[in-house]
Amino acid sequence: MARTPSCDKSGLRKGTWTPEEDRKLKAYVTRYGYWNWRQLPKYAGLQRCGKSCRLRWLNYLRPNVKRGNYSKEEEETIIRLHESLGNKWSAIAGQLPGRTDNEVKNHWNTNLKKLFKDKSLESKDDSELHVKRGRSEEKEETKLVINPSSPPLILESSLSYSPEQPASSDQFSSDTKDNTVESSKDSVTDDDNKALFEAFEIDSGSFWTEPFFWENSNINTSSSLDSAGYESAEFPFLYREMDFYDQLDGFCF
DNA sequence: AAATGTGACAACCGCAAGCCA
DNA sequence: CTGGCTTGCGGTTGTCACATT
Repeated sequence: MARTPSCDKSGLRKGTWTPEEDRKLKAYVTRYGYWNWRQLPKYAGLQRCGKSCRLRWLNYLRPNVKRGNYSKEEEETIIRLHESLGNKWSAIAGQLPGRTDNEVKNHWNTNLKKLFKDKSLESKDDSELHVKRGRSEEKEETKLVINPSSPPLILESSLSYSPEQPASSDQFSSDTKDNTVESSKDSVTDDDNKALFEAFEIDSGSFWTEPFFWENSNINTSSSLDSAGYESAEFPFLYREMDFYDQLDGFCF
């Protein structure tokens, strides 16, 4: 299922992501957002290309990503949209909350292609019932804009999670578990989430006592961010009393 | 039990579009 | 306008897990 890790010429890792890499990427993006995918791995302490990091985040680590177990409704939606849009996987995925283009594409290629063929042989009438929806309903992406002239801290050394140290509280909701349970076999586990969570505590000093910075999701998404740039972007500390990932999903991803 | 075939899906690759100086 | 850089997208590949022979 996963590729064997290897290194390319420039020394960047390729292939399957390790839990450690996942943890670093998750910790970094959760804290700082993705200000520049190309530069990000350097500051996150990852030996990966930015493209790989982006893909891993969007398809796997991003909050609220649904994995596996497509409902009948979802499958019907995919078939219907594919009929009208063709291989516009990102557009199709946009109509399916929590699903990624890559996953939709894989599901189509491995499961639905045959079904669709059979279905189209049975009847072509369904094609008249297309629901053509605009892309305005697709997920809106709000990027965290960070001053590139003063890049964020490198998290590498700050993620020294100790398994012996229990999480202070269980901030990772059942939703979070849902996001990761399917994939936990090879990388992301509850332990990883706890590790990530604790990484914030360790790195930030006091996770729970930091002031709210982006109250009411009034995120600064323009380039008018002051010279403090990322230094002020303490958005993870917003989630004191909220579901951690639900909130993240609300504005930054 | 071993060999082979097939399904599933994570991840890579190349190209195109968008942005900005 | 233009060229460089970054991001997004879709096609494809590689590998594991399970089923079948």
